Amino acid sequence: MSKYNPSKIEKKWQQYWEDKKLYQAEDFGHDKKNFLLLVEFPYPSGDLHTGHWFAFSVPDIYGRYLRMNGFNVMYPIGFDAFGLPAENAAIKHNIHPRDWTKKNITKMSKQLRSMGAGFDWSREVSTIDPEYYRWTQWIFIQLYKDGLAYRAETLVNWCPQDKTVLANEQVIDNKCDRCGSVVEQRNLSQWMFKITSFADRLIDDLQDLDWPESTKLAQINWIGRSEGAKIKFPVSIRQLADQFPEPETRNQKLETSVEVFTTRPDTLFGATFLVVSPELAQKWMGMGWEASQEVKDYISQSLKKTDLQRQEETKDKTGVSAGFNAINPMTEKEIPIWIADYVLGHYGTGAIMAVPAHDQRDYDFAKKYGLPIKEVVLNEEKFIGVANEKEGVLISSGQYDGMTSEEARKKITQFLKEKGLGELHKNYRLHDWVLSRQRYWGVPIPMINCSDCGYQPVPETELPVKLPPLKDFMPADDGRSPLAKAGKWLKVKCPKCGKNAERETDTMDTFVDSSWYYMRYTDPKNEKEFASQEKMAKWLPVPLYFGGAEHNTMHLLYSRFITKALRSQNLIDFSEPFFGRRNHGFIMDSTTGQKMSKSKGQAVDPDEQVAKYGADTMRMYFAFMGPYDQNYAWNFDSVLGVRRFLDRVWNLLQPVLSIKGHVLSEDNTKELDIFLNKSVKKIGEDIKAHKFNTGVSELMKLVNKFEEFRNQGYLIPNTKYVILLKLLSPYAPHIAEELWIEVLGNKTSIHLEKWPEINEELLLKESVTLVVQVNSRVRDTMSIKRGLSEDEVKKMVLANEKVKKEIEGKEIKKFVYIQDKLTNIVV
RNA sequence: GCCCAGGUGGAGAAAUUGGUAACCUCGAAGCACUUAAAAUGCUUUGCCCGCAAGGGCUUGCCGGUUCGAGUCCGGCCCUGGGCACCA
Repeated sequence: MSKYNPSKIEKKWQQYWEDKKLYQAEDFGHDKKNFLLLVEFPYPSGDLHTGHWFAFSVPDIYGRYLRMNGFNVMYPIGFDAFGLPAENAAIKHNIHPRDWTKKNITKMSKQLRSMGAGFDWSREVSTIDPEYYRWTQWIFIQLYKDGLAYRAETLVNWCPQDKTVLANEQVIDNKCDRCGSVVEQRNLSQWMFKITSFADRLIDDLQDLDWPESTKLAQINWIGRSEGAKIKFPVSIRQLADQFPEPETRNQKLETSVEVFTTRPDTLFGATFLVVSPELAQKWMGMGWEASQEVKDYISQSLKKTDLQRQEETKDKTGVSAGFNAINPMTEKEIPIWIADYVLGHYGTGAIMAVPAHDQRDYDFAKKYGLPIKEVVLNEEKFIGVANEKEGVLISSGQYDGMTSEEARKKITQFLKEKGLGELHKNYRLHDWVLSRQRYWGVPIPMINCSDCGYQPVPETELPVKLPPLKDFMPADDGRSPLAKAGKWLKVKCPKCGKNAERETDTMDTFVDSSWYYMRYTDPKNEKEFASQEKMAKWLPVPLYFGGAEHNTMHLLYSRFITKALRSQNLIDFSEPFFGRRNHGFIMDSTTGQKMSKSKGQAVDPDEQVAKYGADTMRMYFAFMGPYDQNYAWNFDSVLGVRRFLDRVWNLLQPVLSIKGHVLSEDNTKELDIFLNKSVKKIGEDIKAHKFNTGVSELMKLVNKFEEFRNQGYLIPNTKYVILLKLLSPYAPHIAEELWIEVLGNKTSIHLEKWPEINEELLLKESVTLVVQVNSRVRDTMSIKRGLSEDEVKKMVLANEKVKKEIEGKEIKKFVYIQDKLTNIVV
C-alpha cells in the first residue's frame, strides 16, 4: 500500500493536462455555453504570495464545477506588467525594468502552474507586449478622436520622491500610496480622459449589474453626484468702483455677480453672507481687484497650505471680509462677501452661499465672526448651537412660507431661472482621469507635438509606438518624462504637415492597460483588431469577475469608463464590462492583524508550503478557511487538518483492490446512497453560491461516513467511490485524477466527467428529525418520515413520554406545527 | 461627521434565512499502538450546578415583536474598511 505523496503525483498530472490541452477554451464549434471566468491578472512583483493563491486557486474550484456542469469555461491569466515598482527595483538592483519584469513573469508563470488551476495558457496576455500595447495606444487614439482624451493644465498631485504625477486615487492621506512621501500640488499640462462625461451613466447603469452592494455604493460615493442649483448673487454696484478702480477692467473683465452652487435652494432666504474660496479670490485679483492688504495676506497664506493642512483646521475656521457686498436675490438685501479656505476652489463654482442656521460649517463660521443667523426651515429638530440641516417647512421666506423644502426648491429655482439668476445643476466629486505619467516603464502616449499643427495622433498604421530601449530611465526633476532623453526616437515628422516634430514623452497610467485586458483574452493573437467582434460576442460581457475590494473605485470604474467610451463609438456592442462581480478578502498576519506583505517580512512562502503539504492541500485549505469574501488571519494549524483529510481519502481508496471485507447490506447501501445524494446536492449548491468552505466540510463528512462503513469491515463498491472522487475533483484535482486513473483504472481524465446526478426521490426518503418543544423549550427529538400530516404528528407527540410529563394536568393553549421540522406545545 | 462590512466556544467557523446554537476543522486533555517519540486510531471538550439521572445559562450591550430571535425592529458600545470642510 503506497503512501499519499503529492510531490510525486502533482507535477505528473499538471503535465498531462497541458499535453492534453484540457483547459484550452474553444471559441466556436461546440454547443456548450461559453463562460469567461475572470480573475484580476497579477502584477509581476517577484514571487507568488499567499494572496495570489487565495485569489486564483479558489475561483478555479468554481471554474471546474462549471466545466463539469456543461459549460465551456475560459479561465485566462496574464500579467499587468508595466508600472512603477519595476523602475524602483531596477534603480535599486541596477537591472533594466524590462529584464526585471520578464524574469518575474517567467518565475511567476512557473509558480502559477504549480497550483493545478485550469488556466488557459494559450491565451496569456502581457501588457508590456508591443502587440498588446499597440491596441492600448489605438484605444487612446479612438478616445482622442472622440474628444474623450484631451490635454489640459491642471493642478496635479506631484510626488517629490517618485518624481511623477499621481492620480487622486493614488493619494492616500495626502501621501503617495507607493512611497509614502507627502504629495505636493503642481500646475502641469497633462493628458486626461473625460470620465466625467459618463458620470451619470456610471451611476445609473450600476443597477443592472450583479455586484456587491458595497462596491456599487463605493462607486456612487466616489462619483459623488449632488443635485441642486447654480445661483447668481449680483455684486452691489455702489461698491464696485471702490474695489475695481480701473474703469476699463471694471467694464470688460469684471464679473458682476458671484455664482454659487447649492443643494438647498430652499434655504436661500437664510443666506446671510457669501463665502469665496481663496482660489477664486486670487482669480479676481488677476482681473483687477484691488484687495486690501489683509485680504492679500490671507489669500497667499491659504494657498501655501497643503490640502492636509486645510483639512486639519476643520474645527477652527479662518477667513477675512472681502470688503464689499452682494445682493441676496430673494430678500434683495445686501449681504457681506467673505473669503475663507473652508470653501474649496476645485468643487462647484468655488463659492458658496452661507446659510448658518442650516449648515454646521456656515454656523461655526458665522459664530466666530459675528455674522447674522436667520432660520428659514422649521422641523422637529431644534436649533441650539448645532445647525438644523434637515428639511422641513419654510418660514420667514416671504411668499414661500409654509411650503415644504422640496416644493420650495422647485419654485425658488424656477423664479430665479425666469430672472436669469439661476438654473438647475448637477455637481460631481469625480474629476477627469489624469493619465499622463512622467515615467519610463509604461505605454508611450501615441501623440506627436508639432509647433505648427499642435498635437496630432500617430497614424494607426504606425502603431505600436514602441518604448525606446533607454539605458538612463531615471526620471527628471523638471517634470519631464525620461523619454525626452531618447533623442532618435523623439524626433519625428508631423503626420499632418511633415515638418520636424516631437513625440509625446509621457507614458500612460497602468490603469489604462488593465482597463481593457479582458477583451484581449477573447482573441489574444489578433493582429488586425484589438479583438474580433465575433469572438467578443461569444464571451462578453464577463459573466463573473473575482477580485479584491481595493479596486472598487479605481480599476472597476476605469474599465467601465473605457468600455462605455468604446461602446459610444460602436466599437463594441456591450456597455458594461463585468456583469457579475465578487470580492474576495485578503490574508492578514495572524499576530499583527495587518495585511500580510513581503516588505514587512511576514509573508509565507507558498512554494515551501506546496513542497511540504502539496498543492491540493493548499487549495482546499484556502477554500476551507472561511467565507470567500472575508478577510483571514493565516493560521497554519488548520492546514494540517486538510492534509490529514486528503491522506484519509487516499487510504480509503487503497483497499479497493483487495477483496477482503464483506458486502454492504441493502440497508447500508440505502443509507450510503442517501448520504451521497445529499452530498452531491449540498456540495454543488455550495460551490455555485461560492460557499467553498461549507463544501469542504460536507466532503469531510462524506469521507467520515465512508470510513464508518469501512471500519465495520464493509467493502464499498467502486461506483460509490467514483461519486466521492468527482465531488472532490474541483477542490483537489491532482489526487482525484491519480485515484481515478491509477487506482480505479479509468482511461480519460476525471476533469472531463459530468457532475453526478441528484436523485430527488432519494432526497425525500431521508428521515427527518422532528424537534419537540413544550413552551418553546426543547424536550425531545423524534426521527420521523418526511411528509406526515399534522394530525399524525400531533398524535405521536402527545404520546411521547417526556411530553406527557411536561403537560400533565395543564391546558394546551396552542399547538404549533412546522412540516418536517418542529412542534411546539404551549400550555 | 457620513456610508459600508462585521462582533457566535481556547482558534478558524456552521446554522436549511424566524425553528435543536456551535456542523466540519484546528488546538487541548485522556486512552490505545510503541522500548520511546512521531504518525495513526478512539474518547472527552461552550459555561454553571450535580456522583449521576438531570437541570439551568449562553450568539457585543439594553429593550421590543413572536409560541419561538444569532437571524426581524428600536437604541447603544466596540472592530475593520471607504469617503470626508464636496456646500
